[in-house]
Amino acid sequence: MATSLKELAASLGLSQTTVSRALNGYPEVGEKTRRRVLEAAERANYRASTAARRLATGRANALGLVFSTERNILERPIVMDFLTGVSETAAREGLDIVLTPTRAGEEADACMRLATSGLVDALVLTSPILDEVRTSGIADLAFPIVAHGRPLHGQSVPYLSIDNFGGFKRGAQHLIELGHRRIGLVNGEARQAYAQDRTEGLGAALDEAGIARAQNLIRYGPLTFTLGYQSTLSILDEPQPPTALLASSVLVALGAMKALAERGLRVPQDMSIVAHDDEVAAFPPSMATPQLTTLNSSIRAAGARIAEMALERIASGGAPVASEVWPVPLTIRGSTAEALD
Amino acid sequence: MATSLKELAASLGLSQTTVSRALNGYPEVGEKTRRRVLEAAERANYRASTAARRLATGRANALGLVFSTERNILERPIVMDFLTGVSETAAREGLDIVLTPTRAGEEADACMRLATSGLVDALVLTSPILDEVRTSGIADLAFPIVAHGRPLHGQSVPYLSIDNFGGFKRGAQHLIELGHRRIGLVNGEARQAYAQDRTEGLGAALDEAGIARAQNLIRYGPLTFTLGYQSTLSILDEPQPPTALLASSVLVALGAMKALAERGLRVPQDMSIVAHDDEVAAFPPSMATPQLTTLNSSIRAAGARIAEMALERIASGGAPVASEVWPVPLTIRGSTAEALD
DNA sequence: CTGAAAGCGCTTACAG
DNA sequence: CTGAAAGCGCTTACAG
Repeated sequence: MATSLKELAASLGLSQTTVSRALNGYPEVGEKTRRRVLEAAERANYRASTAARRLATGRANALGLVFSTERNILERPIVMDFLTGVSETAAREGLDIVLTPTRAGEEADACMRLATSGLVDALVLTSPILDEVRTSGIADLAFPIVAHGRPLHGQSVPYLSIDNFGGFKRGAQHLIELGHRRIGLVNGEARQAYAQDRTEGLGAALDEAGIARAQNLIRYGPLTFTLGYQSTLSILDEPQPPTALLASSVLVALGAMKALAERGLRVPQDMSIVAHDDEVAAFPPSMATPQLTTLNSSIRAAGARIAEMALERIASGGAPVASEVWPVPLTIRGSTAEALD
Repeated sequence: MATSLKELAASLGLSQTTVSRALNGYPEVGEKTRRRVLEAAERANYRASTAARRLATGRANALGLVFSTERNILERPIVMDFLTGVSETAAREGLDIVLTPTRAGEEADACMRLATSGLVDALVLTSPILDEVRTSGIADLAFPIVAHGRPLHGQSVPYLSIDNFGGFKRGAQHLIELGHRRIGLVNGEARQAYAQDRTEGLGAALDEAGIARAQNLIRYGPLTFTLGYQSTLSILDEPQPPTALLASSVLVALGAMKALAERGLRVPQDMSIVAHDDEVAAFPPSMATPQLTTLNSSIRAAGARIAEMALERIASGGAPVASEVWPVPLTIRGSTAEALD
C-alpha cells in the first residue's frame, strides 16, 4: 500500500488537517510548515487516494465518455480525434477521462451508471448515443451532459455541432457555380441528424438554383472507403449520372476515386468532388490525387471545446450552457473544375 | 444526490448490511429479502457510489491507460483499435477504463499517479511509454503493469508483442523467392523496438540468401501517408533503386503507391510491395489497387488479450504473467510479383 | 496558524 | 438469515 495521509502526518508530527491543507494549497498554513510537508510528501511519494478524496468532496475530477465497442467501429479515426480533443482540455484542467465501453443497446445503462455512481462530474456524449438514451430518464437527473452533434429529438441538452446544412449548401453552390447541375451525394447513415442536414443543404442549394432534386443520386451508409467505392459505382449506373459528387468524408472520397478510376473517369475533368474533411490526422486531403476540395471542420477542436462546455456546466452548478454551431468553410483545391456539358 | 444505501435500507426497514449483501449477491440472504431489495433498488434507481466502494474494498475495478496527447497523433487509428480491443475485455468484465491524457515528457508522473492513487487496479502501457517511465521507480511499486510491445530496456514487465523480426523476415523471404535482390524498407521510428526488429528481420533474410544489406534503401519515421510518399521518392533516387518495398503499415504503403504512380511505376509489375497490416478498420488492404500483400496482426486482438493479462495479474495478487509473442502470417495478394531483371 | 472530530457511502469481520 | 459497528483515507466546519 502507498503511504497514507495519516502516516505522513505522524511522520511529521502534524495533524492530518494541517498536512491536508498544506498539500491542497490552503492559505492558512505557515510557510515553513508547508515546505516541510511538501518535501516529506515528495520523499514518501505520497499521493492522495482519489477514492477517499471523491468520497469526502463529492467531486470526481473526471469526465465520462460512453463508447460503444460495436457501433461505428469503422469510424474510429474520427472517434480518436474527438477523444484527443477532449484529452487536451482534460490534461490542461487535470481531469481524468473515464471510458465506459458498452455493447450496442446498453448505452443507456452505462450513462445512468456513470451519472449516478459519482465516478465522473459530467458526461460527454455523441448525439446518437444521446438519442439512444433519451428515454432512460437521465435528463431528470440534472446531471451535466454535453453532446457532440445536434440531438435528433430536440432534447434540452447543450450541444456543439458544425453547420452541416450550411456547409453542404455552400459545397453544392460551389459546384453549381462551376456549371454542374447533376450532383451526387455519398452521405452518412440516413437516421443521423448530420446526414439529414447535409442532404437538406444540397437540396436547398439546388432549390435556389432552380434545379430539381434527384433522390436517386444520393446514397447513405457508414462512412467507409467501401461505402464511397460501392455507392459511386451504383450512382454511375443511374440513367443520368452526375458530373459532380459530394462526399461526407475524405475516406469516402478516396473510395469514390477508386471507383471513378476503374470506370476511366478523371478527377476533376470528368467528375468534380467536394469532400467533407473532419481534419482527422489519418486522412489528410493530400492523400488524394488530385488534392481534394473540402469543407473543413476540426473534430479535435470540437472535442476540446465540448470538454470546456462540460466544465462550465460543472462550475456553474449544472446550469445549462449555450449550444454552439460552428461554421464550415470551403477550401478549394484540385478536385473541382468547370462542368463540361 | 442519488439515493444512498442508508436511505434504501431505511425505506425497506432493513440494515445496510443486509441490503449491501443482497445487492452484491452474497449467498446468506433470504430469497424473499433479496427480491424485495433488488426491486426497491431498481425502483429507486440505486447505484452504489464507486468512490465509497473503492475506499471500502480497495479495488477500483478499472484499468488505467496513459495516453499522450502529443505523441504519435498520426497513429491514432492504431491507438483507437488497440483501445477498442482493451474495451472489449473491459466491457465483458465490467471494468472501466481510465485514460490519463498527458503531455510528452509527463508520462512517468501520470503513471505514478495512476498506480498510487487507487484509481485503477492495473496499468496497460505501450512499450515506448514504459521505456519513458522506467527510471521513475514504478517497477518498485509492485503494481501490476502489462505492456504492448517489447520493452527496449529489458524491464521485467510482462508484455505482448507480435513477432516483428520473424514477420519481416518472412515478408523479405517471399520477395527474395520472387527473385528480388534489392528490397527497400519504409519503417517506423528508428528508436522503437518494433522498427529495429523489422530491420533485423529484413537483414536476416538477406543474409541467409547471401545478399548484401543495403542501409541506403531503408527509411525511418512516424507511420504516416506522407512518410510513405516521401521516403519512396527518396529511395527511388538512390543509385540502385529497389525492385521491391517493405512498408511498415498500410497507410505507408498507400503513400508509397502515390509516389510510384507519379514516377510512372506500376505495382506489381515494376515494384512489388509487402505491407504490414495491423488490421486497423480504417485501413483495410483493399483500399489499395492492387490489393496489398500483407503481414497480418490484429492490434485489436492484442488490446483485448493485454487487458486479460492485466486481469490475470490482478487476480493472482500481482504475480507476473508470461509474456506472449504472436506470430505474423503472410497473406499474398496482388501487390507482389516476380522480379523482372 | 493548528488540531480533534465528524462525515462522505460503502463493505465486512464479528456476534447473534 | 440479519444487524451493530468499525474502518477504508480523505476533507472541512468548528474551536482554539
